[in-house]
Amino acid sequence: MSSQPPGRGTRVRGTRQAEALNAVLGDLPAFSSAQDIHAELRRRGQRIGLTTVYRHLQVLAEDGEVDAIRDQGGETLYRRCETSAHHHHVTCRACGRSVEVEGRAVEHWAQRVASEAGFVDVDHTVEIFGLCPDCARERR
Amino acid sequence: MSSQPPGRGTRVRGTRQAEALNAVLGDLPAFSSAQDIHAELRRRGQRIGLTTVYRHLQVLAEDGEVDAIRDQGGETLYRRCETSAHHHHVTCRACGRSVEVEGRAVEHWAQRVASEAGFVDVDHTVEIFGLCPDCARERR
DNA sequence: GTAATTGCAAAGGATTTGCTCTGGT
DNA sequence: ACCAGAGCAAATCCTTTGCAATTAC
Repeated sequence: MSSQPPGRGTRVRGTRQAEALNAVLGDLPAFSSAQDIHAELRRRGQRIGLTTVYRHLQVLAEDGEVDAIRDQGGETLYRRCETSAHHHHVTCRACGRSVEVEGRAVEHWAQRVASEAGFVDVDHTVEIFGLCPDCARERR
Repeated sequence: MSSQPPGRGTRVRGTRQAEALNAVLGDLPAFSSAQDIHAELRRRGQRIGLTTVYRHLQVLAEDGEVDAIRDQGGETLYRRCETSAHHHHVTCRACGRSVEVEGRAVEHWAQRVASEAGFVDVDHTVEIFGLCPDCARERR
């Protein structure tokens, strides 16, 4: 038997690739696409396949260890977040940097309007985009 | 001179296809993909290419005449809405049917938290998903 | 007649899958 | 040795584009 019950957490065998991806995610302040992340890994001299990056990100997102959003072009962007609690983001449209915001208010609003319409099993997505202070400055 | 000033609206030359698409959009109560809409058009005996459907939907969405959202699979779904004013949707995850809801509250919230983070030129997306009464019943 | 519109076929681009190889334990 | 994980190449899927034929006005 193993030292860790296979319950729900121990899905990853500590491989070089997983660790490297983990490190990059820790460093990237902005929402980034799988391809960007892969490029960054290579830039750092890591040998890792794009497929592997996709597969890890998928699992991490499922487990809630990274957040995933879609940009307007349909690309999925990933980012490791500070809090594991439910939250939303204000993301810079130009550089991808994002700020986490808590939104009790929206959660309640969403739940309420959905219920009023007779919907159950309610879920929601809220994304806020804008120009961050730095990018706004550049544009002037 | 034409009966309509060409300002910004007169982009479409009344073609059979445009009219047919328009009719279908008027009938479809649910958010539907371009492909679904195309299928529906064919079902109605219309000869129309998928490309044309995509192109029209694109323009209509730009002009705000239809709303476009993305489902979890990355497909874009379209729907003609009752109100032209800014609003959000509670959409059934199972059948696509949706209810329009007004969300002064969220608009303000989004604007506020973004401003507090120093972001400008703020925009947001809010989508609520759930099971509509009918689909919820079926599942039991 | 002339320019906008159509639509097929092909291109694009992100993501996933098949299947074999590799490396950890 | 065994099995999860890696990764290349090929396959998918939605959507867009190139371009010649068609059609509205």
